[in-house]
Amino acid sequence: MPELPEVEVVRAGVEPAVTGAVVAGIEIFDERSLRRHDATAGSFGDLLVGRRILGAVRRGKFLWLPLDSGRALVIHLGMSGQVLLRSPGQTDDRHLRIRLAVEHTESDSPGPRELWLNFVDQRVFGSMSVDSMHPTSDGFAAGYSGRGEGEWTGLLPSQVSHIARDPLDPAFSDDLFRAGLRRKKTGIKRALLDQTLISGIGNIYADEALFAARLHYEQPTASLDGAQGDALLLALRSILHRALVEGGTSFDAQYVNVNGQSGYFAHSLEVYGRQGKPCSRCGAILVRQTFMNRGSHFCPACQVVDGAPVCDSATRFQAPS
DNA sequence: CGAAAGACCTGAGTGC
DNA sequence: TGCACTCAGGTCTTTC
Repeated sequence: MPELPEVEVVRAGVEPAVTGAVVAGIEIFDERSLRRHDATAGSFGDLLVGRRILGAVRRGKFLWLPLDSGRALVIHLGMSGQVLLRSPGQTDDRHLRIRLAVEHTESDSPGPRELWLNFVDQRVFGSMSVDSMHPTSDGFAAGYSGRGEGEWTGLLPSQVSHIARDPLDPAFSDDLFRAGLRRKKTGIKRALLDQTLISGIGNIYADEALFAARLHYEQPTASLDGAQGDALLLALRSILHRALVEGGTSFDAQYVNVNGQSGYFAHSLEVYGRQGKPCSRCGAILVRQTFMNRGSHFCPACQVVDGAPVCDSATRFQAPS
């Protein structure tokens, strides 16, 4: 599932291929992928065709391509979205929902003059849209944009405005995050998945970071002390960074980079998908519980609340598979 | 108002 | 072989 590292791999792949190019045409194969497009200002195609792409920016799991019109093409991969760079005329990918034909008109462009940017999405949880841009409230860059520069770096698409900064963002405020945790009345994992508090983290990296920080997913956020908060942030940054270096986590063909290649971080997972196997730290058998309509994976011996294991009843655990 | 639950999706896997 | 059912989870919407 694309979380921050996977989306960043896509951003880094798209940026050099499309920066400076003009959108020459679009094809929409499935209108559901435009669910997040607000057509008040114009149709998706009308707002896109003829516009020049200025860069590629990411905040959390949201990706956007700023346009010379002052708007941006916003891309969210959802559960199964992919952005694939193809040569014009190439056979359609399965689950192709939207295609952009882009053309480099600059004389000094190093890559191919024309290419297709295919938005492929099996489960249709992802989307593309053209959105208006607004200055960030803190005045810092809106997200990570590689070496991009221009006024657009300080502008945020309106549908991303409620998304918090991610922990790899230099403008991420540790203090703001800790204050947010103290204010909340919920468990730590639910808070990590709340993109308005901290962005970029999904089910896999939430489980991995909580394991690294030795925290149980149901520990109340308000009860975390300073050391636990620090350990959690350290774990989050370390895991996200390592996953990024390894090209993200792939279990199947549902996540690939812009060239269709898989990442390698799945080999480095300590708890996610490892229920029934021994904990690498203490040897206890790892457990999977259903939580928030998804799986929570953890070590019942070393991920505890306030020094005491939460595994009060063995019947709460699913049998190892 | 915040927290939690439900809706949206499709293909792989399972049981009969 | 085929059919019904379950599971995977990010985000938006609805409900409490």
